Amino acid sequence: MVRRNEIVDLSARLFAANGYAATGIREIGDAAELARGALYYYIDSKESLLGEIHNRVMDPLLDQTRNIVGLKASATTRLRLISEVLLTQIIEHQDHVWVFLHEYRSLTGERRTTFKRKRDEFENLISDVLSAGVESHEFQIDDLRLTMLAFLGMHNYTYQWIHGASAVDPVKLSKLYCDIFLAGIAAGSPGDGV
Amino acid sequence: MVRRNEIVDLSARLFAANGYAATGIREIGDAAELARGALYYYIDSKESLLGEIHNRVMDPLLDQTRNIVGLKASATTRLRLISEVLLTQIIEHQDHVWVFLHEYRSLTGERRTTFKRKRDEFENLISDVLSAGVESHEFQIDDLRLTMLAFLGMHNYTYQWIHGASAVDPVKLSKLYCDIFLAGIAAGSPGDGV
DNA sequence: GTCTATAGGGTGATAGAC
DNA sequence: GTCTATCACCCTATAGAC
Repeated sequence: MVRRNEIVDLSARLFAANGYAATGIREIGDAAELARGALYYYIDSKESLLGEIHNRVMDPLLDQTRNIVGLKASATTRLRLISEVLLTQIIEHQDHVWVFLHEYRSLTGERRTTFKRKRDEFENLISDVLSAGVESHEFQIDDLRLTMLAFLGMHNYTYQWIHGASAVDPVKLSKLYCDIFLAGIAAGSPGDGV
Repeated sequence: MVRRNEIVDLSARLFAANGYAATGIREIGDAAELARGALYYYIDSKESLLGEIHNRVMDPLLDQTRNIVGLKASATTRLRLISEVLLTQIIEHQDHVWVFLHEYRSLTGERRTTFKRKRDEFENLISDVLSAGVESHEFQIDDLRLTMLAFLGMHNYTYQWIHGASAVDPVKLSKLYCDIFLAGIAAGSPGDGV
């Protein structure tokens, strides 16, 4: 079972480096120092590896985010915490995150619907915090969904340029993103049409 | 030559829908109603199609952006114009943009270096406008590169969710993004450490 | 310009020996 | 648990007939 996890991690590295479709089961076997027959003792299929990589990032991210949203704190504070948690995952698990943000369309059937459900829940949690901030007059937001996507885009796109970049501190980057975003949606800011 | 362009466009659609590596030359032939032999009368290789898709988006984008940066206008205005031009490309040429933002790592050799050079130039043009805004005291920016990437990420990530979404107006979306971003980097905003 | 046939080499997955 | 051999199929690209 430990061996299986090693194989999932090394697959994430290969998929992130060369793409899911372009990576052969033979390369995974080579990296694991296992012939193909032996490899299939540990895995069910190539796609099952893809599914496990997704879960390995998405499940802890959802857990942490649910906890943060449930906190008795201002919307501003909770949004900053979500930002830190998300960026920490993106930066510290670059390979897994690359795969889950880049290759999710290669999932099929039940694995695909499960993953879509989790992503939707994550987006809804962010929208909930933005909504709460409007209620409490912390934020002024015209279009909730597009604003949520602007927040998510600024964060998620990080996976594209962080690869191979020299060390970036997730807390510092989170502060930079949130300082921009929170000033941009602050009640009384120039964007509110007053 | 017209036929060739049709094949490039239909390839963009297939690559965006199913991924570059997962799309076979046979599927492209089927979509063009051409046997594989005849298809190769029009194209040099599968990768040449990928290269042409990239150029079809990147070249006009760079042209327009160079022109905007050269305008005698405030940094704020020029940044809003770049945002509109970029989002118009992303929304009106969804398939081509998907391919160029998602599959550029499948380019090899000279095609790859050429494309990287163009992307770098585009990023530098944005950084130039941000710099100009700092000079003119329109903007307050700590880390120029990370701030440029925050801007780019918010915009580029749009390609991920725009696919299949109902019609979105690029001008409206640009205003939403820029209202947030410009308030976030405005001189005298909460993020500047005053 | 378009076709069929084929080269030369991959693919994911399984069977069965050890 | 690990191996080799193999199945059935797919791939990009080219040759040469029409």
